[in-house]
Amino acid sequence: MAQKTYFDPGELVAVQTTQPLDRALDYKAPEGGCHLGAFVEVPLGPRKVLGVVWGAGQGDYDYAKVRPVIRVLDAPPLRDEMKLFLEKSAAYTLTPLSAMLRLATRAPGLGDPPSMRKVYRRGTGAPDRVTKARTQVLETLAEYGDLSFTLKELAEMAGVTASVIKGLVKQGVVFEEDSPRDLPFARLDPDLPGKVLTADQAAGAAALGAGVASGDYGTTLLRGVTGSGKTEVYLEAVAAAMRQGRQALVLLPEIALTAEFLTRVEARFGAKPAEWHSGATMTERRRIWRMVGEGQAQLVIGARSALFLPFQNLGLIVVDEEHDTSYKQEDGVLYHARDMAVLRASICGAHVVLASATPSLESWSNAQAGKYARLDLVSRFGPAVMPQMGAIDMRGEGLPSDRWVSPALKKEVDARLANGEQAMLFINRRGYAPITLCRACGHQIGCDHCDARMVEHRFLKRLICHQCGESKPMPEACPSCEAVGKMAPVGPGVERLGEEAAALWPDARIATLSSDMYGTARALKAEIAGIAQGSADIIIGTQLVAKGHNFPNLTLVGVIDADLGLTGSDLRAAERTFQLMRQVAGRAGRADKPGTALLQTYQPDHPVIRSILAGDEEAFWQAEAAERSQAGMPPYGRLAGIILSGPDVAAVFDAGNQLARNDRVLRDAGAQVYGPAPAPIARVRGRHRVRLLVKADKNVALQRALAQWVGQLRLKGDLRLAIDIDPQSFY
DNA sequence: AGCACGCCGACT
DNA sequence: GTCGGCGTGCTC
Repeated sequence: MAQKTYFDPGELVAVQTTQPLDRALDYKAPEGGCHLGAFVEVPLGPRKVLGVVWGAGQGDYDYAKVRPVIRVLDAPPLRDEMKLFLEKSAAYTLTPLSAMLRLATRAPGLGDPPSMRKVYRRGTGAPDRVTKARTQVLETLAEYGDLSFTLKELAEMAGVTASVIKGLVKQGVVFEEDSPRDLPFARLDPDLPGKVLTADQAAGAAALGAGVASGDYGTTLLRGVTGSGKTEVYLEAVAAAMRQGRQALVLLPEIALTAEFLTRVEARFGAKPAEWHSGATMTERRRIWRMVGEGQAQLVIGARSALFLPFQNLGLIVVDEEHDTSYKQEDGVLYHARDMAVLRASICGAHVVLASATPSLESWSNAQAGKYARLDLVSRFGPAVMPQMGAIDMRGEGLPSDRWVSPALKKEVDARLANGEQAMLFINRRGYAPITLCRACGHQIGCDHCDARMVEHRFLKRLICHQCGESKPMPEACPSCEAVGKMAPVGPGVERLGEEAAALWPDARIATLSSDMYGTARALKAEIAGIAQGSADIIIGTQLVAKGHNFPNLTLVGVIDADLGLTGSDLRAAERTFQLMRQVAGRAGRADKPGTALLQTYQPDHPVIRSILAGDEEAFWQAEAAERSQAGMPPYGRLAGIILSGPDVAAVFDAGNQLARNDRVLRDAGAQVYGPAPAPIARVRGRHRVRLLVKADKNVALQRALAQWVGQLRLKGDLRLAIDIDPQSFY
């Protein structure tokens, strides 16, 4: 049966509101009827709320109590494919549909009629009396032909006051009209001559263009390092979509809506695209939402939430830097923008381009499996930009447990300083658990019950497994080599490293770059610019230096703790370590001087370290894929996190234990529960957080089992439960 | 989300 | 005796 798309006045319709109700409510269609997908205002208790006509009414509610829809809002209706997208993404992420719909209606003034303003243009006839001011107005209008202006614009251009124009309006010499305030975006021209592409790039652009032109869903993994021109290549896919009259969306990581990128887009297409991000003004948001919905915005550059804009004819989604962790929303609705982009595209027959220099293992394996096409761009500059890589075997350096810079690394830094060059000490720290390891043999303490490494909890003086919650006391002697007093939690702080560097190089100028040390982005930028100019000899940096800054005089990067991420308790640790090491290593020797990157490691034979040293990405992916596949971990198995939170620790743990005990549904479905254990962030704003992990084979209907399982738990008091499908951070 | 209804502590 | 604490439940 075909779905009903129009409802006569008084007919029952099911309205999905943005209120946190877990189902649609029945209303009577308003006077004038309403269409499926119409944005409506409905009464809910004493309030008026926003909703969408989701389908025919269920008719299971006392008819006498059903209230009518107040009005249909003046906005393009929610398209069927958007409805499907919201339903599917809600089902996938186990998020209530209302919350999903709220993401899709995050525009101010949705209920308002399109806002109007008065504009003025030449009317008919001549004024009764000709004055100098009046002549100026008429001459100005004549100069611009048929164009309209606001009162303020016209008065300013003609050099007269507003009252002169109003006087002319009274006589009909100037016409006053209402015109929509939300103006369409400037037309983008896909046929402007772009940059000249290399043969490699042109071939890539042609392949992507053909994918877009096919009008069918498809995903392409576009690999290319900085300088390989991957932006130029995917902008050609954008052009292909435009030529077909379809809309395009380019997603960038959270902070990356850079002026530089927009300049490149403008250079290619001759005008500015729509920019959707958290910092946009209310007016701008409303304009974009409306224009996208009317199909007037050809290209939107946006952060992950732009996925929920009401595109009418979406032909292409580009996810740039697809491996970036900020694509995973970590609070509120937990979704991964990359995965949702693929979902949305598959529903509306659009093409997806996942662009990255260091793709996620998920995307790499999807390409391996043939689900995604793969395009590799060769660097324009060849492999010469990669610095020389080397390892320092920390097992032989005999460092005391409170020191981090090995004698071998010190010697290398000394040599750079003597040459008047810069050196960087890099700590890969944020987001990783401190690992307890033996300083003599490199052994890490693992959990007896699962594969995860254990984490030290200072106040308990015990080691805790963040996967299953198991704990044991910190051993005196290494369980592997039996050396006594060598066990140490690895996790140097930036500050501690700074002190050590100051002691080692008392005469050097040392600058520390850490995101939490600078109040504003501007202060940080100024510091970075200063360092590039040579204001420091030694740079101590965390993750933020890995991205895109160029220090021309930097010739050595020493990675203090290359192991921290490896085989840690975090699932994606190796992957991130690899990506990060590649990026950091890329900092050294970007100018004419050759660079060197040295990794301090206790595991020089680890496959990840070896593939970094060899610069062999395929080898890394193969090794990592084999390891994950063997452990049944994503992307070869499935994971879900359950986070319980509440003000009372005991109550939160009780609920967690109760869930863990009643795991029948999960076991029957073929999934296992681990935990409860303290969540990665064990306390947020006075709320204690406890995490359970659910692991399953890839073919398990995980969402259904989870919903059933969690549904058994009655949440009492201030307890809250959140489900994180495909959690990114594991520890 | 709001808002009402409802059942136990410190007050005019 | 009651004013009000916020726990529980409903909104078509």
